[in-house]
Amino acid sequence: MRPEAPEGTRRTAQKRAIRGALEEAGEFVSAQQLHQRLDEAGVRVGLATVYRQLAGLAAAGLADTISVASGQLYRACESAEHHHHLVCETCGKAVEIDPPETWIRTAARKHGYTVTGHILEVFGRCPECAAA
Amino acid sequence: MRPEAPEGTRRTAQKRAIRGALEEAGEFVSAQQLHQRLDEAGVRVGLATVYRQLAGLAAAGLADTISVASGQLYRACESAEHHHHLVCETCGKAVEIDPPETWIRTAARKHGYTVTGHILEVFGRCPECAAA
DNA sequence: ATGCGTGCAAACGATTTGCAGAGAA
DNA sequence: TTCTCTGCAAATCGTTTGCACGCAT
Repeated sequence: MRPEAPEGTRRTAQKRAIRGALEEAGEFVSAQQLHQRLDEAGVRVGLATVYRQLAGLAAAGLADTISVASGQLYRACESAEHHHHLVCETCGKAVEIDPPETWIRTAARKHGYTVTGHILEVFGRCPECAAA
Repeated sequence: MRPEAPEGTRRTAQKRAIRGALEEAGEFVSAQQLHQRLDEAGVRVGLATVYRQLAGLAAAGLADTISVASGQLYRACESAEHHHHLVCETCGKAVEIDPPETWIRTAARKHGYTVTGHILEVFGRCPECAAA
């Protein structure tokens, strides 16, 4: 027997709502924040369902996820991979930068690791602050 | 009333033990792992104390901290230099990897930024855990 | 009709906090 | 002595899970 995992097949209003809300959010949001937004939008879904769907989307590669001290955050993964920022230590301004995906994958493969995530923060000084 | 925060001043065996264990660990460890290691080493300290000290070290900039799905991890912040790891999220094993210095500098220059520092950690699953 | 997906609430595990006692200053 | 730090246990908080029912198929 091969249970095979056809998993999420049924179309339900909740699934659409959750996925829609996640995409609409655009940025990283927690399961609870998403649940709250849905609630405010008049969509009544169980918090557990939000967690389950979010976990499913992440597992299916449809959502990116990162961990912060307060919990786990999710973001629709339709667009590019998750990005990082180059933060100015003086004025706080940050610009988006692309992660060295290739480099990361290469380094991981060299050690036989499967990459599941990474954190990257670069600090420095922006042009304006450097000039001042 | 101004409680003012004179903060940690007293020297206690626990503080030394915790900080020592953290430095000895070298890599990222959770409060619980650290507590367990101390216990195995015969050092009896309360778990709450470990959490409090770790939080204090992080706040004081003496420790780096990152968040993963299973919780928060700490690492002595002495080195902080060109020394990054590829961490297995399952067994915690980590291998050292070289940072994409060139990439970082290039990305920063593209935006006119002057780099002063960076943090990079890659998470994944090691060969053994991936096989299991 | 046949389950998968959901909602609710209890269960969980990590981290925090209240309080009284121990030890550093 | 004084007051910070520690220990223990209860309290939080985010997240997961057991169950029974409703709805998509």
